[in-house]
Amino acid sequence: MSGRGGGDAARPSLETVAERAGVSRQTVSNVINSPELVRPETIARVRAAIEETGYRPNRSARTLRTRRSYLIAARMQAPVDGINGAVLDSFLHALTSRAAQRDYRVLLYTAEDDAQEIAAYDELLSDFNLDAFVLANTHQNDARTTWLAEHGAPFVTFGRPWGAEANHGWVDVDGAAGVYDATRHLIRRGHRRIGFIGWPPGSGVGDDRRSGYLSACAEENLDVSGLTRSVVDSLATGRAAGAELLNLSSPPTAIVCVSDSLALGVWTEITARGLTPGSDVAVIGFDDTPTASVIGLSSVAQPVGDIAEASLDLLTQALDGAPGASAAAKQLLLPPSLVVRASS
Amino acid sequence: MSGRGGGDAARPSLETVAERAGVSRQTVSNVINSPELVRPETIARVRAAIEETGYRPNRSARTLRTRRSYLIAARMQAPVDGINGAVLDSFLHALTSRAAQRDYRVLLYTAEDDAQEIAAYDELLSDFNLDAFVLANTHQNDARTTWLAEHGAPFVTFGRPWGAEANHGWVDVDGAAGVYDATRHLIRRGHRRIGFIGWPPGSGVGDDRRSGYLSACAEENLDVSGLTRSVVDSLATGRAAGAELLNLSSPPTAIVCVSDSLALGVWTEITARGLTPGSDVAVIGFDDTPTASVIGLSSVAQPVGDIAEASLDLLTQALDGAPGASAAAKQLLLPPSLVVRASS
DNA sequence: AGCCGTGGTTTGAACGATCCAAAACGGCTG
DNA sequence: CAGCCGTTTTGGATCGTTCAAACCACGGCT
Repeated sequence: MSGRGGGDAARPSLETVAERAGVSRQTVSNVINSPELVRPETIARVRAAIEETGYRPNRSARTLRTRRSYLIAARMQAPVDGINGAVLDSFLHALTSRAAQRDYRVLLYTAEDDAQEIAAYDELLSDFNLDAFVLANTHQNDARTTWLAEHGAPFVTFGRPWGAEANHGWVDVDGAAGVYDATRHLIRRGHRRIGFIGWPPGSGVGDDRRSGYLSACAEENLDVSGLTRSVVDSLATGRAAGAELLNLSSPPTAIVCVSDSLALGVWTEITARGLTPGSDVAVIGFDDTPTASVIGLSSVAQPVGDIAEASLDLLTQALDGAPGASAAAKQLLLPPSLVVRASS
Repeated sequence: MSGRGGGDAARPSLETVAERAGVSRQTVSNVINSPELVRPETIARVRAAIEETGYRPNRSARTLRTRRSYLIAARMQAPVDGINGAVLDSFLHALTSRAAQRDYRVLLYTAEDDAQEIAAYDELLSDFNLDAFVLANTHQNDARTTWLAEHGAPFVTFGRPWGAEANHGWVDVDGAAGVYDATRHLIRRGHRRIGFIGWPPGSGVGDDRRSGYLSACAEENLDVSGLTRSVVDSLATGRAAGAELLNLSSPPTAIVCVSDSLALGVWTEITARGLTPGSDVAVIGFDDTPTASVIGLSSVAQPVGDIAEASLDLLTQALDGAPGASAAAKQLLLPPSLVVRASS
C-alpha cells in the first residue's frame, strides 16, 4: 500500500550486470545482441550475471538509440452491425500472439475513415516510433497505402490492392478457390441445381468469389441461368434473395453465398418455411463466423493464423532484411478451407 | 526506393526548437509541460518555433526519463465459439478510441490462461514500461489481480471481483437492473407469465441477473414457479430450455434470457414452430450482440463507451493523482439499457 | 549601498541502451 | 625481441527528454 511494490532493489541495467560479471557494458550488450563477437567463457560469465540480477533490457532506451520500437500498429475495427468483422477480430488475435513470439507487440488505433487513419499513422509514427503497420479492408485507390509508401513506413495489407498495380507486400485469401471448393463439395453431394447469392459486381472480393462458383459449375456443365443474385450484404437481403430462388418454378437444391450474413439470411428463410437446412436445401457461407459455427452453417474459413504469420514474415523481412534486395515474394495468396457442417 | 522517405531533414528535437526560438532546451520543455513557469511572451515565441519546425516530442526519450509509457495493456480475447465475446471486442474498440483522446495507446497481448497472462504482465511491465492494465472476465480468487497489486501495477477490471473483498478499482454493469428493466418492459406490454433462462447458480454474473428477473416478478406478484431454467451458455441449450418452457401446459408468453446465445436458441425454437418472435412469444437477450441487432432480437445493452471512459478515469486518476489520497470512488456500477426490437 | 527574495531561465547530469573508434590482448612471424 | 595482425574488450559520445540545482536580473527593504 505505502511505497512501491515488493523488492525495492533498483532495476538492473547493463551497467549492473557488467559490474557483476567484471566486464564492460558493451560486452554485456554484445552477449545479448551479437554473441559471435564474444569469447565463449565470457559469454557464460555474463549470462550467469544476467541470470542472477534478473536483468531485462529496457525497450525505451533501445528504441531511443536505434529508432526501432518493436511495435506494430493495427486498426481496431468499429463494431459492425452485422455478422462480419469477426474475421478481422480473430485475425487480430492471431497477429497479436504470433507477433509476441517474434518479440513484437501490437498497438491498436481506431479511425472512422481513411483521412483519420492517415492522421493516426502520422502520430504513431513520429510519436511512438512505430515499426510497421498492418492494414485490412484495402480498397481501390487506397490513400493509406500511398501515404505509407511515401513516408517510407513498412506495411503489409491483408487483402489485395484490387485494380491497382501497387507493388507493396500483401497477403490475401483465394476467395475464388474457396467458393470453387464449396461448389464442388455440393456437386459431389449430388446437387445439380446450385444457386449463388453474391454482392453487386464491382467489388474485387465479391467478383473473385463469384468466379469460383461459375468455374465449378462450368466444369460440370451445370446451368446457372436465373440461379444467381446480387445484393448488398445483410441478413435481410440474403433472406429475400433466398426466398426468390426458392420460389422459382425449378428452385435450386443448394445455395452458395458470398458471405455468412447472406447465408444466414437464406438459413432463416429455409427454417421459416419449415424446412431443414442441409437435408432439404443446402447452404454454404463464407468467413466461418462464430455465428455460423453455433448454428451449424457450413462456411469457407479464412486461415487467419497463416495470414498473420505470412504478414509478419513480410514485415520482419522488410524491417531486418537488406534495404535494397527484396528477393523473396512480397505477395501471397493463401487457400481457404471449407468447414462442412449440418447445413450442407 | 532509394533512401529514406520524403524530406530528409533530421527530425527536430527540443534542441532544434530551442535554437530557433533563442532559448534553452529546458524552456521549450517547460512550455510544453509546465507553461505556468514561463513568461507569456517567451511562450509565444517558443510556440511559434514549434509550429515552424513541426516539432513532436519523442515518446521513447520521455519514457526513458519518466518511466511512463502512455501505454495501457489489454488482452485480446481468443475468438470464442459463440455469439459472445462481441461485447469485449466493442469494449476494446471503445477503450482504444477514448484512450487516444487522452494521449494513451492500447497495447494488446494474448494469453491462454491466468498463468500465461501473469507472465505477459511481467514482460510488458519490465520490458515496455507499461503504465496500466485493463482486465476483463474476472473470476473468484483471481490470481491476476493479486499479482498486479503485489507488483504495484495500476489496473482496473471490467467486472466486479465477485465474492472477494478486493478493494481495487473496477467498473461493472448492473446486470440485475438490466434484467429487471427487461422484465418490467414485458410486464408493461401485458405479459403475466414470464419465463427466465439463466446459467447454473454459482456464477456471480448469472445470479445477479437472475435476481433482477425475480424482483421484478415479485413486485407484481407474478408466479414464477416452474418458469425458470438453468443451463450452460450455448444456442443449443437455450433452444432446448425454450422448448421445455413452451411445452408447459400453461406456457410463458415471454422469456427473458441471461445471454444473447440463449435468447437466440429460444428464437430459433420459436421460428421453428412457425411462430413469430414478438407477436407470438416475446424474447429478450443480454449483451446486444451484433447478431441480435441483425435478426431483431431485443437485448440489454452494456454501455461499453461509458465503461471504457470510467475505466480510464480510474486509471489516470491512479497514475496522475496523489499516491496516498485516493479520495474518489474506486468502484463504479453502470446501468445498462434495454434495446427494444421486434422480438418483444 | 548592500542584502534578500523571487520569478524566469540556463546549465549539467541523469535515464539505459547502442554506435564508434581506439586500446589491450594474444599469438605468430622474422 | 620488436613488429604485426586479428580478436576482445573498453571508454566515450549519443539518442531526446526531464530533474535538480545554479544562475541572473530586478525591485524592495534596511
